Amino acid sequence: MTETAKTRTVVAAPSTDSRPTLKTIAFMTGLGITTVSRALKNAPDIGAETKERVRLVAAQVGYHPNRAGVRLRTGKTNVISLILSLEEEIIGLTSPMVVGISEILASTQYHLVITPYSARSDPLDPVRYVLDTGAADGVIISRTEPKDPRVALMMERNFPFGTHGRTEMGLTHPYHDFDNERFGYDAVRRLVERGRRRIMLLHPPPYLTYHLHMRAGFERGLRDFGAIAVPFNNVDLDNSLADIREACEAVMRGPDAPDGVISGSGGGAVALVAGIEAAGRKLARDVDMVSKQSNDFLNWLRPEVITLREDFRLAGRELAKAVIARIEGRSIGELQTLSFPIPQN
Amino acid sequence: MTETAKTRTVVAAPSTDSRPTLKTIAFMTGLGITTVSRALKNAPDIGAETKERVRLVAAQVGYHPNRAGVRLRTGKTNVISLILSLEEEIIGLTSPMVVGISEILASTQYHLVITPYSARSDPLDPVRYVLDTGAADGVIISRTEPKDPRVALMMERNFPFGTHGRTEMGLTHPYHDFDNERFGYDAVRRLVERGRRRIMLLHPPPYLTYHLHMRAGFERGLRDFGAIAVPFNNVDLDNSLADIREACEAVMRGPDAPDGVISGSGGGAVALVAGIEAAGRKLARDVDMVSKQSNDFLNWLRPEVITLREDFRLAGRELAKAVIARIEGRSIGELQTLSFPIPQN
DNA sequence: TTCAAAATCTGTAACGATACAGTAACAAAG
DNA sequence: CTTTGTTACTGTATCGTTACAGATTTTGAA
Repeated sequence: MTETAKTRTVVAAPSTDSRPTLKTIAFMTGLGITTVSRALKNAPDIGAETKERVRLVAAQVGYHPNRAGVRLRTGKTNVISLILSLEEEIIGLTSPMVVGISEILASTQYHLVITPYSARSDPLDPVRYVLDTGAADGVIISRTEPKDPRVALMMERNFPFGTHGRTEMGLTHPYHDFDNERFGYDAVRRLVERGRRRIMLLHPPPYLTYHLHMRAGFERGLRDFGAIAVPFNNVDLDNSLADIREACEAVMRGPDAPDGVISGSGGGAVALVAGIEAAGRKLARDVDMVSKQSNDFLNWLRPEVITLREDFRLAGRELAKAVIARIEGRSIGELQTLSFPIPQN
Repeated sequence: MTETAKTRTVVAAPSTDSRPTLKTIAFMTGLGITTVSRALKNAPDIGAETKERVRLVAAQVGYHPNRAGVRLRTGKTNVISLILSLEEEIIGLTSPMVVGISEILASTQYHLVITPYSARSDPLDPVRYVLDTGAADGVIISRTEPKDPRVALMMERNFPFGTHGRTEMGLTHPYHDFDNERFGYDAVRRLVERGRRRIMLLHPPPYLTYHLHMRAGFERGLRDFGAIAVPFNNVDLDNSLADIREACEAVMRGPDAPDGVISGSGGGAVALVAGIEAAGRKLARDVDMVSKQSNDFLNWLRPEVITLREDFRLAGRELAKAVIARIEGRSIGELQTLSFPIPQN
C-alpha cells in the first residue's frame, strides 16, 4: 500500500502490432531502456541475472535492433558496397564473387549492397557517392588501374575498402588478386611443353593493372622457355567476341601464324577457338591453346583447350574478410592476398 | 535598426567538416529546417522563390538526405531486396538479372541489397527476415514453386514483391516469367522440322513451377507434331553435369535412343553434348538438340545446337519495375509479364 | 476599415538507438 | 558514523528527418 512514490519514469506500453523495440523489452522487464540496450550488448555494468532476463525476453518477442536507429545514432551503416560496372557484369564474371562475399557476410551483421555504374560514366562517381552519402562502412571495387583514382580517393579519406586487383601508386591497401604474372608464365610453359614456339596472347586492355602482370609473365615465359611472341595487333579483351574471332582468323591465315595461343579470359577463348577453326586449323593438332577460366564450359565443350582456373568465389571471400578487417581497424599489411592459377587439365 | 525582437529561433551553425544536413541549408538560407525540408520535396505551401533558393544552396553544398533519418522517421527503407540462393548463383544465371534490376533502380532512390540463403536452409528464412526486420520496401524472389510458401506469406502480409516465375495457388501477384510452355512446344517443333521423332527432355526439377510449364509445352508439341517422348529417367537439371552426361551417354547407347534432345538450360546442354559425343553420336547428323540459353557460349562452340534465348536482364528490369509499382500502390493486374523464347539460329 | 481566407513559413515531437553523466543502494574502510 | 568505493541501474540529449499543429503576413472581399 504505502509504496514510496518514486520519481522513476515508468516506460509506457508500446503498441503491440508493430515491431518490438528496446521500449517493448523495457516495458516487459520493468527496466529502463538504457539498461536493456546495455544488457543486450553485454556491457560490464549490468548484472548477470538482468542480462539473462533481458536476453530471454528479447528472444521471445523476436527483437532485432532497428537499423535506422543504430545508423542514425552511431553513424555505422553495417553495409558493404560492391561497386559494379554493369557492362562487365553482363559477362557474368562477378556472380561467383557475389556468392563469396555473401558467404562471409552471412555470419556478420553486414549487408551487401550493389552500387552499379555504367562504363560510359566516370568510375569515380559511385565511389564518391558512397563516400559523400555515407552509404556504406566499406567498399569493394574491381578492375583496378595502375594509377587508380578511386583507390587514391579512398586512401586519402581513410575509408575502408578492398580491391580486386592491384595498383601501382606506392600506396599500400588491402587487395585480393589473381597472380596473372604466374598465369602468363605458366601458360607459355604449357605451350612450350607441347612443342609450341610461336605464341600469341589475347591480353586484357592495357589500362588495367593486370595487363601489366599478364604481359610480364608472358614475356618472362618466352625468355625462360625460348619462345617468341606473335603480335595480336590492337586486339584485347575489350574487343567484341566477333572482332576477336575475325582478327584471330586473319592472323591464323597469315604467313606468321602462331602455333600457340593464350587467352586471358574464358570468353575470349571461345572467340579464338572459332577464329582458329574458321581458318581451317585444328586445336591440339595445328595449334595449342591455354585459357584462363572461371567456370568449366570450355572443359566440357573443348577439352583440348588447356585451362587455368581463377577462383572468383574465393576472391569474394577474401575481399569481404579484408574489408571487414579494415572496418574493425586491423592493419593493412595482412590484408593482401594472392590466388594462383589452378590447372584444370 | 529597430527590428522587432522576434522569438524566432535562429538555427545554429552546424559543424563544417561533416555532411550537410537540412540544418546546414536552414542556416545558410536563414529559413527554418521544416521549410527547407518541404521546399526540397516541392510542397505546395512553400513560395516559388524560396524553393529555388533552397534548391540552389542544396545543390551547392551537395546535400543528400540522410537515409537513416528518413528511414527512422518514415519507415521507408528505399531498399529492394533480391533474395538469392547461393548455390544457384554459382552457376551465374542471375548475374544478368542483377544488371537488369540495377538498370532500373539507378534512376530511382532505391538501392539493391542482396539477401542470400543457402539451399540447405529454409527458403522462407530470408523472406521472414526481411519482413520481420523491415529490411526492405520490396522483395524479388526466384525459383518459384506451385505452392510457394514465400508468396503466401508476403501476400498475407500485403508486402510488395515480384517473383521470377509463376505459382499455382490462385493468388494474383506480380511476376515476370519466361514462357517455358512455349519453349517446350517450339523446341519440339524445331526438332520435328529436322525430321526428328523420338525426343528426350532434360527438364527442371519437378518442384519448380516452370517444370510444369515446360513439360506441358513439350507434351503439346509431341501431340501437335506427332513425335514421341523418350524418358530421361530421374534425371533433371538439379543433377550434376557429370551425372547428366553419364545418364545421357547411357540412353544414347541404348536401344531406344532419342534422335532429338531438348535441354532446359544452357548448362545442361553442355553435359548432354558431352554425353552424346561420348556415345559416338554426332550432333546434327545422328541427333539434333535444342537448348535454352542465356549467354551465347553454345552458339560459339557448338553452332549445331539450336538455341532459344531467355533474357534474364529483361527479367530483372521487369521485376524491378513491378516491385516499385507495387510499393507505389499500383494494382497487381498490370504487373504480370511474360517473355518469349528468342531463336538464336 | 475590418475581417476572413489564402499564402508562407515555423517550432515541437517523434521515429529507435546509444553516449554520457549521473543516481541509488550497499559494503568496506577509516 | 562518516567517507569512499563499487555495483547496478537510469534519464536526458542527440543523430536527421518529417508529420502536425500552429503562427504570421498578405490579400481580397465586404
